[in-house]
Amino acid sequence: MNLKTLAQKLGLSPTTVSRALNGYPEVSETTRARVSAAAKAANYHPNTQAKRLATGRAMAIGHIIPISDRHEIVNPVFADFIAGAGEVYARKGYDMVLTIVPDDEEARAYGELRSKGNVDGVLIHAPRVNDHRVTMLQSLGLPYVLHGRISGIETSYSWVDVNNVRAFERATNFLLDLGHQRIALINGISDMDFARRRRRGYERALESRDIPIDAQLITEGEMTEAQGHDHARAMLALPNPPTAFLTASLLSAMGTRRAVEEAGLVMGRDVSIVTHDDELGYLKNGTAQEPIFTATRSSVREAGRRCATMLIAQIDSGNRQPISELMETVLVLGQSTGPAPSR
Amino acid sequence: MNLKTLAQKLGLSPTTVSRALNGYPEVSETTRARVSAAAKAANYHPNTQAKRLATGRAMAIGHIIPISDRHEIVNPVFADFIAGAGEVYARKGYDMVLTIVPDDEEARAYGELRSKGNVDGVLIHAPRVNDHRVTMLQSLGLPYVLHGRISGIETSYSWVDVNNVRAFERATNFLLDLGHQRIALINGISDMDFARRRRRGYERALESRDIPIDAQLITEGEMTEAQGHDHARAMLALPNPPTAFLTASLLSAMGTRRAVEEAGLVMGRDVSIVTHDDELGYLKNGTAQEPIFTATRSSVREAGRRCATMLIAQIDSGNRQPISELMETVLVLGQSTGPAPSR
DNA sequence: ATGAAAGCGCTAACAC
DNA sequence: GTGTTAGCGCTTTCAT
Repeated sequence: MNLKTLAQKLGLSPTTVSRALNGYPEVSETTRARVSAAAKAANYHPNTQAKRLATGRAMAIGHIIPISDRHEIVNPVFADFIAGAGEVYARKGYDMVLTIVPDDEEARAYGELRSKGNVDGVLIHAPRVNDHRVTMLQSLGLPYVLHGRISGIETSYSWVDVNNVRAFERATNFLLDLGHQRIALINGISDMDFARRRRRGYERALESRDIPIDAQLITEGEMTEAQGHDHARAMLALPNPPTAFLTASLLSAMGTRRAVEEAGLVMGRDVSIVTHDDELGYLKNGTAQEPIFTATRSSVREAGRRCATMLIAQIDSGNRQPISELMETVLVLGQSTGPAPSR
Repeated sequence: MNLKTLAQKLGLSPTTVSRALNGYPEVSETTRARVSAAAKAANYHPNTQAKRLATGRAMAIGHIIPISDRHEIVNPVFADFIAGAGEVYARKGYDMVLTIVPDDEEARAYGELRSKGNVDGVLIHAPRVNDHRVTMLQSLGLPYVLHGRISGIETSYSWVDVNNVRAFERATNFLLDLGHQRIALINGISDMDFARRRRRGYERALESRDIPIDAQLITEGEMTEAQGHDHARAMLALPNPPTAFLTASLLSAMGTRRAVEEAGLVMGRDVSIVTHDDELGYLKNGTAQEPIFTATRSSVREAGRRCATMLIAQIDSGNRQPISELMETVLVLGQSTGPAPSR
């Protein structure tokens, strides 16, 4: 079923039918009703490719996932982001196009997506310090929104980000309030912009209480269980070991807890762990034996929604002025539920 | 830059240029060389939408992700699958279109994807027992390949699956060989087809050694850390507790280990854990203190590749005969590396 | 070996 | 309010 045959069925011109279906005002309400009824009855859906060609709009948003360093696609956080963005796309009639490329071909991928007209814009993930992708996109004239920020860049650009500085500052303060003086930070890869910001929040909290920053208590790396374990073990072997850990991910926190237990220490008595992830009900804090967590994942999903909404708005309006939005993380510290939640 | 202007530049007709670029034999090699050089120089890429409209092929594969039950998109396994499929798409010039839909709208989503012509076929994930999606797709006439199988279905259909029965049979036998008699299975949701097959493998191994199946030692649920913990704790409190656990996922295994340790038992002395996931170097077995794991994740990626390849072959050939492929899991049991690997 | 012309299914000027 | 016409950028007969 296509527009032409539907129009013939109705004894109308394709134009009128198109106008009726697309909500143009100049069509009479009786006709519109008749048309939409017939369309529904015939299960008519306009051909996407024809529409795209005629309008010059792909009605699709690209997500380019570089694959050689596995830390992006594997990250469950990424899945939540995608889910949030996907919600918005579905509502707005956009397709989400995922492109998996080897790390070194990312630039070419953007260029092709652009010149082939596959997408109207792209969403960029996991920016690194001094990330070059934004300038590339700007010179291509391809609309984009960045999930995160880029510290070492001068021009303004469009982004949505969570307030990582504040989140980690608050988490650190929480541990400080519990009386901890030796707080370790098990961070993500330092080349990632968010890791840098998290560290800044951690340091800011310590500085505001005049606690010296000890480089031995700060590590970084892929946020895996093994990383959490190895780094925590090393730090626990120091002459003056930490009494609390702040980790950047769920898996790191699990590994950290394992190291704590292997060292014969008792979670919630000898050592506290706070991490930047939800789903973490079972990690107990240092004094109250209460679950402690910060809900990144629901925030990430919301970030996905906002990035998508912002990008579509830019595309629809033709506006190329950079816009941005800073979100506060949904942060739950020392929640006083009884037993650790099982979900 | 479009075909017409490129043709004008070359003093050729659009037809010839198109033929040259698309490898048609009737164009002279000199012309072809000239054309491709000019195309490269002008950074010409044919407009995707126009091509799609003209050829009637979307050059895109759809992945529909139902979202209300969170266990699909969140699953890191899913990300690996996507990565594998994405590799193939990139090579073949296909786009990957991800559609996130509320659970109850999945049927409608397929229908629309079909009638709007957005995709040439779809990949289906995580089939449940008596899954209705395959029959729906068959009646729609939309090419598909299923990742997994459907136990309660009579018609034949296209699928790629890992041999879950054998994987769990082998894992169970491994524990039996270590001398365990009370082996617990912490399984995924029983409605999932793969969970049912895994259970079958587990039971088959026990039966072949005349060990009675104890329903108290089999549980199922979302494969989270909390699930692993709660279920293992309950089983360890039994009058006759298990000495080994077979779990269906990394997170469940972590939770299980936590329950073991909370019960004051020693991993690798009192209790063994084997799980169906790689990245598990730190889980020690019952006797040899060696890392034990089965490498699902690399297999999943390979499954993504094979599903994509198979679907594209079906689409290209116009063949609607169901085809299928059973993969053996890359399974590593009792690997004798020294310390637990840190990746 | 190359070109002219039609057409894919839709939208959007421009009439009426 | 509705219809006519001309594209969008490509592929594909059909001529030559």
